[in-house]
Amino acid sequence: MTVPVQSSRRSSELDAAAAAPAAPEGAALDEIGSLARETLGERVTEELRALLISGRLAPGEKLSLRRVAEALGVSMMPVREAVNRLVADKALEVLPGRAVRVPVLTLAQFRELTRVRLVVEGFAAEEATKIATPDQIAVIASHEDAFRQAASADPPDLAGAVAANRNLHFALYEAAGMPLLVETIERLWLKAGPILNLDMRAEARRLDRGSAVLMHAALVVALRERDTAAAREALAEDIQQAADHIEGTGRLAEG
Amino acid sequence: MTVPVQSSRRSSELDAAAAAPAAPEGAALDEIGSLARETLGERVTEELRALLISGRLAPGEKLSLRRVAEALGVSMMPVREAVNRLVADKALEVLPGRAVRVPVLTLAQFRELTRVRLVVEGFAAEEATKIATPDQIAVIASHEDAFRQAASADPPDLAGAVAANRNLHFALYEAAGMPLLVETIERLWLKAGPILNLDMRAEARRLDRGSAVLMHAALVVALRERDTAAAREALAEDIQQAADHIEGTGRLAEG
DNA sequence: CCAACCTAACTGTGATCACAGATCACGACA
DNA sequence: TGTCGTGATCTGTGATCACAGTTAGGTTGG
Repeated sequence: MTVPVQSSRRSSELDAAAAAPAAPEGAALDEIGSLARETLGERVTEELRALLISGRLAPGEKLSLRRVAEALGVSMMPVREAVNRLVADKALEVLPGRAVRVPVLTLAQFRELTRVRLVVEGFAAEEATKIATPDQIAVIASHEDAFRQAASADPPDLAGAVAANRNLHFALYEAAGMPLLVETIERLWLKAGPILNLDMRAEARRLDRGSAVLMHAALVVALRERDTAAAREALAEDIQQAADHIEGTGRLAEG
Repeated sequence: MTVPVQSSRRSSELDAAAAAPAAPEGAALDEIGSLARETLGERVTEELRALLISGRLAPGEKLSLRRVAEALGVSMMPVREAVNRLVADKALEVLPGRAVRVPVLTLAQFRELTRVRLVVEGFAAEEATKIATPDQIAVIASHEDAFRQAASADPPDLAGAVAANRNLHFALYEAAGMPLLVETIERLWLKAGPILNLDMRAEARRLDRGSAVLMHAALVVALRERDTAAAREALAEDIQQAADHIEGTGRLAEG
């Protein structure tokens, strides 16, 4: 949320994609599906989701509809819509007194979240291992490479590692060919993102030790060998080790 | 959505609970968490969720913000908020042209939904079997009883069966002691409810044949014996048989 | 010097209005 | 009779305003 304040409406980066919907006339106009179908509220939602997943919004951080609206150069209305959606997903919470903030998970909640992730993401990993195409595996491997480089750079490219990690995981999940499953996982990441990635952003050490790098490498190998059990195991280790690390930092709220 | 139209705002059943928030003064006021903390938008959301899960809103049915607002006796605003939340959950969809409707699942989507349900709800059943208290098991058994009676009545109490079925399942899932998991399952039901329960409402035959009754009974037995594998199996059969039946009706959209 | 109060500036919620786009029915033209 | 145009009426979206509640800061009284 570092976008500079702008007094007039409709001015910031949100306008970038606002150009020409355009009406094709020549041939094959059955193909064009929706095209212009994206409201301001949806764009704000995406913006906030990205902020949450990448951990640029810290747990406990408070949001103001008016301030976010100002920062994004839109009116309060679309922000309100976006925040409401995220509150419905419990990715944000409104506490009595009407302040909106990023939830601070208790230890119990974080452990439950981790368990659910192990089940759901583990299943996705198995399915992906069964049916991923070589192309998809190559893409996953490229993300793995990007993550490793970002993690081992000096100094480590923390933001890059966070992004590569996200790309790697979701490329895997999408390879399972189950959109609803991916959607479910995204909602889980929305809740885990603030703690997990805030930490990854802050602490270079975890990256250096390289447990995540090892797990990712094992995952790619398992994919290539179509070893579903090994893939699930590697992913589970990745999730569990990150969770253990977070618990160790003691940044979680009391139960 | 059969509530009669009323011209003035704030009039229908939503006002029932609108009375006295009241300020307790005597003792122990730390316990009361929220209490008054419920906005109109949330109440409308709950209303629509119930309508969806119980199948009283059919797939393909179109909703109008203004009409729903009128029917519920509130302004368009809270309805808008509720619909937006449900659209974000993909429990409703806005199609190009800005009409809001209950999604019509394709066969592929329905199959994926069923697979995800088997994984997630199966996990919940296992966990519940491990740690459910005797009281919780008794409550589940009572719902099972209610379902059986509703299903075997003459004529069958279809609405009662739908409600008892829902109560039974969620009493089970809540016994797992994982709120986030329950929330995830609720979202899945939001999508499955319209087809599953519209059908259960319409067709008495499935109830009579009693496969659901058998599976529910097996589930209760497994719970009492702490047989996690059997509980998962019974639940999986219940889900799968219902899904097979739905596929047989051919009410799903083409792939 | 500390505590309590009180005010001023915020918070989200809800209502109302304006608007662009889509739909549907009716009527005119071919 | 079939087809295209056209306009009234619907749709959701976004902005603006009013409001009740909370919070924080500063001031006043002890």
